[in-house]
Amino acid sequence: MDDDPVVQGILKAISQKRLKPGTKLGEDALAQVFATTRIHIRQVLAHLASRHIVTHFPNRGAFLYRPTVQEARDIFAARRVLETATVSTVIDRLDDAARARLRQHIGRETADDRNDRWASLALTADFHIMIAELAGNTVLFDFAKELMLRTSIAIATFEVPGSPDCSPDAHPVIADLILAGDKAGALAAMERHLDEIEQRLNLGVTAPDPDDIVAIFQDIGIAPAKRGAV
Amino acid sequence: MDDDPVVQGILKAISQKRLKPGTKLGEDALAQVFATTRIHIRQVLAHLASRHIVTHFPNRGAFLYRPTVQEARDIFAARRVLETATVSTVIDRLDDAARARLRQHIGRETADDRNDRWASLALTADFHIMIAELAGNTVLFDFAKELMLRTSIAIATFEVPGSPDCSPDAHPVIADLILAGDKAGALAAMERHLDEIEQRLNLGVTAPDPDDIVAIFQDIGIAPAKRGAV
DNA sequence: TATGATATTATTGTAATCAATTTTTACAAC
DNA sequence: GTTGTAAAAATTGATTACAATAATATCATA
Repeated sequence: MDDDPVVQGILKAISQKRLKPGTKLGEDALAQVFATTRIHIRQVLAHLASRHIVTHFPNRGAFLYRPTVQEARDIFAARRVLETATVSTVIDRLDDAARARLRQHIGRETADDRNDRWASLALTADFHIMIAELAGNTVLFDFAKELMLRTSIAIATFEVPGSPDCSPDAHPVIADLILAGDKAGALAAMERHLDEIEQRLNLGVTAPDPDDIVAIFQDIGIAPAKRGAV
Repeated sequence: MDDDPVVQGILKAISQKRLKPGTKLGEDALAQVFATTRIHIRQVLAHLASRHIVTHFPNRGAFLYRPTVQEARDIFAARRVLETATVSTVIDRLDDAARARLRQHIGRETADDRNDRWASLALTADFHIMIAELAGNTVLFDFAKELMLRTSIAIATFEVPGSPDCSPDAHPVIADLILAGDKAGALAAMERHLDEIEQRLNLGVTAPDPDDIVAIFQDIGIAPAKRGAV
């Protein structure tokens, strides 16, 4: 199911932040876009709902998940837990193949001209997924993939427009510390990196515009998610 | 979907180890057992497959997940990562309500007469889930629930018959250390506890009976999962 | 103009039916 | 007694049509 082209397409659109949280994913519309049947789409949406990528409202349809502020914080807290563990494990079991993959990825990141914003976004997410993969634990790997997706949605929900996702040298620094076997340094760098990403989001309890009832209720945990991108 | 009575029933049967790994979960059979329609069962099985509780083989049906030795180890490694993190968080944010819930649960565990093996099994799993809940992170809470389920399946797959799941005083000891605010002690106790559970399983590469071709291929990672409990 | 009720449209959910695949059973051959 | 083949039965998967619900549009009314 995870290798289904429709699932891949939707996940790709999410990680590239082309789909906005709250967007309705209509069955007929998706069936037409991907040239498939409504049943197929229905199965895909059920799968995405099981993975908290999509929220299903009875008789209303599926909407791209919209995290609350608290859930966004929880996602980052979970990432700190998991990714420090995977970084630590990667350093412990570093071999030539792992070193090569790390260097290769950093090479691609630095060579990225950042003109193609979509490709750049996918590339930065791949760094974290690769580290989880190198840790060699399939369970943590699955969790990491899910967390990266939910992070993309959280960023799309709470980012302040115009700011980049993270500083361009964060990944090379972490990779170098891993390659050097500096566990304490790598862990600290990873935590700083995640903190930085989280702090660029607008997760503060800034008093919303008194006229913006959507933002007001959203702060209480009530998401609209009616139709369209809201 | 998680609160669906059929899902609840299947998950309960798994955590009580009444369902053996590899068991076929036929659509018609389940529909009859739960007095519902095949469509409903089909949705439930798809959901369980998304959560790695069940494995779906095309045109063959759904079978209760059977982890390999490596995956079982990965599950326990993931639990060490997550549960040490949640224990640490629980100690940091311990309040009266949390203390009361901890004490209440330990009270129920010690009062348990262990005559009802099924209830006892559910109770021990609840301890770990409760700790994840007290940590107050919904993401980690969801992961913890999934890991507990997969642990139940792993135990059912690899336990040596007759041995208890864990020593009866492990949970009270951990709870006392948490209540005392002894973070280092609680973390160490939790790790010991998880190690103990894992080591009671037969995850070693003991040379299988040369005639038991099922065990032989299972060691290589090829699970039979044909039909029935194998 | 804004609000409320009603009818229409569109979308999701469910049931029934049919096709495809697999598993079982039966039987023949070595 | 085991192996191989073929037919039969059972189970899963897909298509279709229909029912239920929600969203939209229309119209009346204050």
